[in-house]
Amino acid sequence: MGSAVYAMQMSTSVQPKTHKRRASRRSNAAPTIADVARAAQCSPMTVSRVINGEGNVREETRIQVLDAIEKLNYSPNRAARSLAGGEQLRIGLLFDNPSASYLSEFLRGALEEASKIDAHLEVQTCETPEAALPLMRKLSEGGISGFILPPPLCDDQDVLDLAKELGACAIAVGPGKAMGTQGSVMIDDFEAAVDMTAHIIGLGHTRIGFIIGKPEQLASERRLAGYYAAMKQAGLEIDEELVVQGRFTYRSGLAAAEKLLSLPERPTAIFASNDDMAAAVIATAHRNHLDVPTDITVCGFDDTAMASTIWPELTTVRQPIREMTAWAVAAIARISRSRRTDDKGTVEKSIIPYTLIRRDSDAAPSLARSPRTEP
Amino acid sequence: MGSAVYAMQMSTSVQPKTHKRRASRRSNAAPTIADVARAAQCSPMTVSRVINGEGNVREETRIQVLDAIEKLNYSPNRAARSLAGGEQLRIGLLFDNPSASYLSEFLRGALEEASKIDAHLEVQTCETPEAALPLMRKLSEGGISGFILPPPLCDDQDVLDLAKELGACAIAVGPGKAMGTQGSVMIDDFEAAVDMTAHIIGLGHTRIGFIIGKPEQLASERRLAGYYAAMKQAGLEIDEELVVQGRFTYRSGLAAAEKLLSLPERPTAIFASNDDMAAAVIATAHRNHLDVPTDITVCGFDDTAMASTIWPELTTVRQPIREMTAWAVAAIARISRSRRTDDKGTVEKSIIPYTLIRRDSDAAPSLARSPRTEP
DNA sequence: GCCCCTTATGGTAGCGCTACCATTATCTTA
DNA sequence: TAAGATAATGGTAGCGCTACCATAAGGGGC
Repeated sequence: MGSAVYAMQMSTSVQPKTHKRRASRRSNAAPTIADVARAAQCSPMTVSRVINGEGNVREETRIQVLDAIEKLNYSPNRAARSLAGGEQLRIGLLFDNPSASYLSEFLRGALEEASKIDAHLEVQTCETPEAALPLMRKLSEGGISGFILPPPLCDDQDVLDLAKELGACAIAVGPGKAMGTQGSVMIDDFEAAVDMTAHIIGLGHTRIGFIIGKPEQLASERRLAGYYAAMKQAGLEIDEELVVQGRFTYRSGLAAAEKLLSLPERPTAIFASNDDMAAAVIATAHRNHLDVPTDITVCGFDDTAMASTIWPELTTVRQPIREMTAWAVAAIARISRSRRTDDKGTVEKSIIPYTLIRRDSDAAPSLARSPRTEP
Repeated sequence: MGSAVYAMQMSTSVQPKTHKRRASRRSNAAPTIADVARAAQCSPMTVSRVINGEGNVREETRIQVLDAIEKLNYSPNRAARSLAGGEQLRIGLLFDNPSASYLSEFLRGALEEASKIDAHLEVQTCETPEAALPLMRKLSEGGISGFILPPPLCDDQDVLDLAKELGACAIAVGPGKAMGTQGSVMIDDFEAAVDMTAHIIGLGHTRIGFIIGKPEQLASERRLAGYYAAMKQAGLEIDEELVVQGRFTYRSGLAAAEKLLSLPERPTAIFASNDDMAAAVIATAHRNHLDVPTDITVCGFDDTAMASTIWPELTTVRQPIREMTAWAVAAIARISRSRRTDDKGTVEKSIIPYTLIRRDSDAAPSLARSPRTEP
């Protein structure tokens, strides 16, 4: 550009009346993007591009930058990033009175991921889905990029509608009845229930009791359907007496177990839709002088801490809640980033694999105790 | 490069030498400190002073500023704050395999407070205190202002020494044996145990069993001491058979309960040092055909989710874990702020009040000692 | 050859706040 | 009363990064 301009600038840069030069305010000498740029012999801008995975960078340059980053052990300053980026990623975590073991996993997953991508987590408990609405409004005042909704909130249409109205995206953790989330992470509850039921059948059981979860939650239906499907596939007749309603709580499991165990021809195995209810089944069995698993097999679902706390430890289906929440946080980040550029309503979905965890609460039916039944 | 090009540009835009004026990058029109300053008719600097509670601001001015903040519904931009402040508050949360119910409360407390003061939480699990050391080193690479240490980490001198070496402060959540933390939050475990024991005595029990917690943790000692003190104060003889060792786990509670319940003259009440062990006592009692609380009173400690999950619900001591962790986060913030200015090694301590929660697992001893058998 | 278009890169101006100094009014104290 | 100390406030330059534009360097298509 014009040399004249430069000359002028130079003359003013003698600082006739401005403040005296100050020392840099940087206290800890953490490398900045400029240091990397110098090392990689390019501009800070190019470094920024590499870091953010943008296109339009020559492969050669990219590698140089990555090398420099490695060498300097550089990590970008989160504060500067979100300040310059103009947008702060705030994520609302809402939950409706879940079990402690669920919650701790849920929070850990969110926390780990949020820490990585520098998102702010706003945690809110609400007793009912209706109570969630004002909380969401309040959170939204400060600007919220998205909400993470575990069941039963993701089964509630009003909650989702409000999220949309507030311009936030909603990610369901677990299956949801309500339509219109911008994404969801879940395991295949149906297949998992099929597998577990098949496992129990494989042990030789034929009278298998089932305790259904909370009726409002879609996961309950799916798990039940899995049980039915596996029974049918094994050619076993389904005795409706053996299928009882629960509500995912320990208390409800107690009642359901009482019902199943007092049946004239009681089941030799019980598959509960979650671990809390399975624990309740074991407690009830013990109170009725039944040994687990000798007299009765008990299996759970979720693999919460409960499953490995109680004795005997539960055979259950592991649902990787931590990974699921982490994924949800990442999804919100992706979505709100993409929103800034293109406005297409992408929907992110992920089915995370589950695992069948075999522990000590299952066994083949004992010949002596078990009422013999038709093959 | 050419002046030609520039000349052209000059003709198209009024700006002679600089780039053309850009639109502000601010997307959401959240009020900034400058807006507040304008409204309060002072400089942004003064507003900053008011916000940060610094001195040297006239009361009159302060009020004007606060009014303006209120009117504009201003809230400071966290990113800008930590960028300009030069220091990022990073807090390491370490825990050693705690129960899920403890953890969820622990995390919630930390999360809520951290969100308020814009601290970054780094969560790490470690199986043993020794395993914590490398994790701490690693966390420290990115710069850590402080660590929050629940038991048993706060009982480990090596952990504390390392924290000091890394230039981070350490806050114990719960009593710790190791010396040298920069602060601690806890309840008065001794007094709480005294109260609970006195409560049980007040119901009419005289043979009261006690299950000790993990021996390495100071809380265990304190609770035991409380039990002894209350027994002594009531003039009750302490039968050493009635005091058995546990390790805070459900499993250890099972063994301890078995021991206590198979005593020739078994206790009419058992006070376990935490809820998990108390739950194990109840399970064992049930397996031995004893009703709770009719045949035996069982009390716990901590009031974790377990306490109100099981049946009957536990009478226990509520330890407000959430508040405690929140306090710890705030303490780290205070300390590292004060460190920047004066370097005095302030130690922050807080004793948070506990509550005795009476639920359904306690009752007066039944008059006939053992014979009551159920059908 | 010219023009345009794409791709790779650089320069600069903020993002909103606070540290640091400068400045002015308000007292003290020699 | 002048000189200094103190209190209250203002101005400015970053903090480290990214958005936005500008520029330069390579292709085709006419």
